Amino acid sequence: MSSFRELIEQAEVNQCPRQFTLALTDTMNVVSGKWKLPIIAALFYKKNRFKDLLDSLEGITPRMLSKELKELEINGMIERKVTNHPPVLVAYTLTESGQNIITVIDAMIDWGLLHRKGEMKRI
Amino acid sequence: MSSFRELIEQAEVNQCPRQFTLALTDTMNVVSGKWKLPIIAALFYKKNRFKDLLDSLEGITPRMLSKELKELEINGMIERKVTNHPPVLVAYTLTESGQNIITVIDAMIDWGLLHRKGEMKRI
DNA sequence: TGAATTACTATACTAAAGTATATCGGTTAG
DNA sequence: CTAACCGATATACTTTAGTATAGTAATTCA
Repeated sequence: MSSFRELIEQAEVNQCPRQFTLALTDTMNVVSGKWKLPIIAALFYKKNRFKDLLDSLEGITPRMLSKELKELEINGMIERKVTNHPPVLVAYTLTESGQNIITVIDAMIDWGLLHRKGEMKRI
Repeated sequence: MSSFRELIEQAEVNQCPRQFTLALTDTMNVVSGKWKLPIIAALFYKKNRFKDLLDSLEGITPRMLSKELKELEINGMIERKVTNHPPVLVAYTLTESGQNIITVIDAMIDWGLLHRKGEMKRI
């Protein structure tokens, strides 16, 4: 892949194409904010119920969790499933897209680790 | 690589290790906000002077640009070089770490493009 | 000499993001 | 019956992020 990297190596191109900018903005929207990544991570670790998430995510308020889950659902990152046969339970799960975001998270972790090593040397 | 993905596949692990969380936070800090990525992209496209950046980044104020450049410098993403032989000019350039962030940007673009395709089908 | 350019900084403001605290409606266990 | 639990919502607030507008100091160009 490495789409943007390839692009900037072509000397004649001097601006990021619109489709790339849009894709980047989409990604930023689903990861930015204080709670998005923690929530996604918790879902990866199989915390699927509202209460489980509320307990796992130290410091989050129900209002915030509710708001973030709604946003993630609208953005196609998670699915909300209600089991009607009693007891009525709500389960949140990552969609395929939601699971794929791990490629981004991994790239971030890798860069972060590398960057820390680089900074160590300098300081 | 794929560090986090590998991790969550091991059933006994049920929390993201501290070093990964820290690395992720570092990365989030250097890319989040309205102007960080646009500034980094502009630097990739060889806009190196304060004025060039101010003109390329539509809508940014000098105050904001100055603030963001300072933060990026503190975080080891860019270097500020002053050429003293007249005319006195200031040039901002991406450090090695700053250039490596393209791996993250690319992962984000790739995911964004894929996600858009997925959403198309559904809607 | 005086206007323009570069690289900013200062003060004051608005808007967006996040928090605190309380409450609700349905279900279920004792 | 009622106390507790689940999955939230309502209102009010604080904090952080970003904007508007003006101005500064140093140089350079005509």
